[in-house]
Amino acid sequence: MPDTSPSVQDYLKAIYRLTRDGRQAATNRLAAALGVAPASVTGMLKRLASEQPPLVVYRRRRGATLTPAGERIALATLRRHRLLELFLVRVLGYGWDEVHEEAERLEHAISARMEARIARLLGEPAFDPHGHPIPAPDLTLPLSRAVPLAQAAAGVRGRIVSVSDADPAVLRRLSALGLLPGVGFTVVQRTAGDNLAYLRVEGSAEAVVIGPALAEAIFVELDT
Amino acid sequence: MPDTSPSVQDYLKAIYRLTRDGRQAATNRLAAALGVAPASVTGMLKRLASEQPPLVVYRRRRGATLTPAGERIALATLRRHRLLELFLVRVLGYGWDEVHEEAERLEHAISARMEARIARLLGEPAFDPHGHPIPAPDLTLPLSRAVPLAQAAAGVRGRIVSVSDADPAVLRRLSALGLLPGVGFTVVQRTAGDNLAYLRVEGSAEAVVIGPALAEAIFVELDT
DNA sequence: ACCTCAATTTAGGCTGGCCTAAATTTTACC
DNA sequence: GGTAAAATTTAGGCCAGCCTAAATTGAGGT
Ligand SMILES: [Mn+2]
Ligand SMILES: [Mn+2]
Ligand SMILES: [Mn+2]
Ligand SMILES: [Mn+2]
Repeated sequence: MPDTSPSVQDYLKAIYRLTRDGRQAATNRLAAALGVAPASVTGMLKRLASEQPPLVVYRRRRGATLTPAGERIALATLRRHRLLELFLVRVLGYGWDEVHEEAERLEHAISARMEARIARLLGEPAFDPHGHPIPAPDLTLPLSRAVPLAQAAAGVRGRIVSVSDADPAVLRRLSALGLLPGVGFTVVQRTAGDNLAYLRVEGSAEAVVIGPALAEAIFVELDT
Repeated sequence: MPDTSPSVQDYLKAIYRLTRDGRQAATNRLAAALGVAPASVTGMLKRLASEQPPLVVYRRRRGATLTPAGERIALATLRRHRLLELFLVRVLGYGWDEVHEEAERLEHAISARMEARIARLLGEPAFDPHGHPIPAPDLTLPLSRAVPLAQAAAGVRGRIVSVSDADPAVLRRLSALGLLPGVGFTVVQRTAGDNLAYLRVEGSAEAVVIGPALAEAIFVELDT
């Protein structure tokens, strides 16, 4: 891992996330993800592409993908981020809605030693508080087949794998509704027009209703 | 606390330390302490003095002192630094020679919430692993009367209060010799020429010999 | 008093990371 | 297939923090 700035690490993480679907990371989407002007992204992508070794492959007007070197840094940063989130919850008593922002800064500040100590203290964990897999020390990462709950039709059964962690309000709502990673559910009903989903949650009598925003933030594995 | 950069926080901490003796912080000493060129210090001091509110009082060619606003930031950063050092030792099993550098980075990255959680977990501690007092949440700090062991003459008895934490090799040597904060000692002998000190350490039979480098790194309270 | 020199400041420059405004290119639709 | 809108890049700038080299200054020794 050549030493890279917090900014570069965040760019690489964002490119990693936006290219999970096999497509290229577009300038505008990166700009939105990073809270930065599109022109700034163009400049940074050029820099990353001409780094030695190159961290991204940049094709003008088409977007960017990670090189192996760039992916290593992205995954190393992701590992720190997720370890830190779990650490904050388990050791410092944070709520799962409070950890993302803190981890977003700390991920750039901890040493390899601290990363290792945290991992050991937590028992080399495989998942963060939101159900996201933590890259292993060798930076391998099992890729999941989870899809947004929004894609599940009525009648389908499944299990919550992970939830999006960026919006604290979403997370607070999810825990209020008992929609946590690992929980099984059945989609009782979908409504047209407003696109609601009625869920029966395992071990609970009443159904819960969720809007599209929540349905997009919940990632599930569906039963065959 | 207006939001200040890591660099500014480190400058203010350095000025705080260099002005503990009531004198002004000189450009060159700041440059040495911060690992930066003297010209850079001059530039930064001007900036800090013209900040709104001013963080330092800067007199051309004379040096700088902290304003109350600057001192608050220095003490807040010092509190984080020392809390983090103790946290790393107690919770993550760091050695006391390994914590300073890590804390030097983390002190700029943790939130007020994290600071509070760490303090609570540690039981609102008053001292860091090197015996340095931790500023209270209201940033008050008892000022100590400790002096370098180097100043103690033969025959004097005293107690180790704190040790300088910047050099890991010094710290490893100190723990090897059993010279830890809280330990009582008697100065058995001082030598002229090479300026050694022979100490008898409480609860130990043999005397230990230390050179000037160590004697300057050990801060003690001497018996009346 | 003067001179020397160490300390400090000034001058000019560089890089990283951001910005806005103005091109330019692609895409999408009629 | 032409054109309007959206996406992207280019151009030009700004600020924080650092640097080196050159100029300045003040303090101490004689
Ligand atoms: Mn981040
Ligand atoms: Mn997460
Ligand atoms: Mn620091
Ligand atoms: Mn310390």
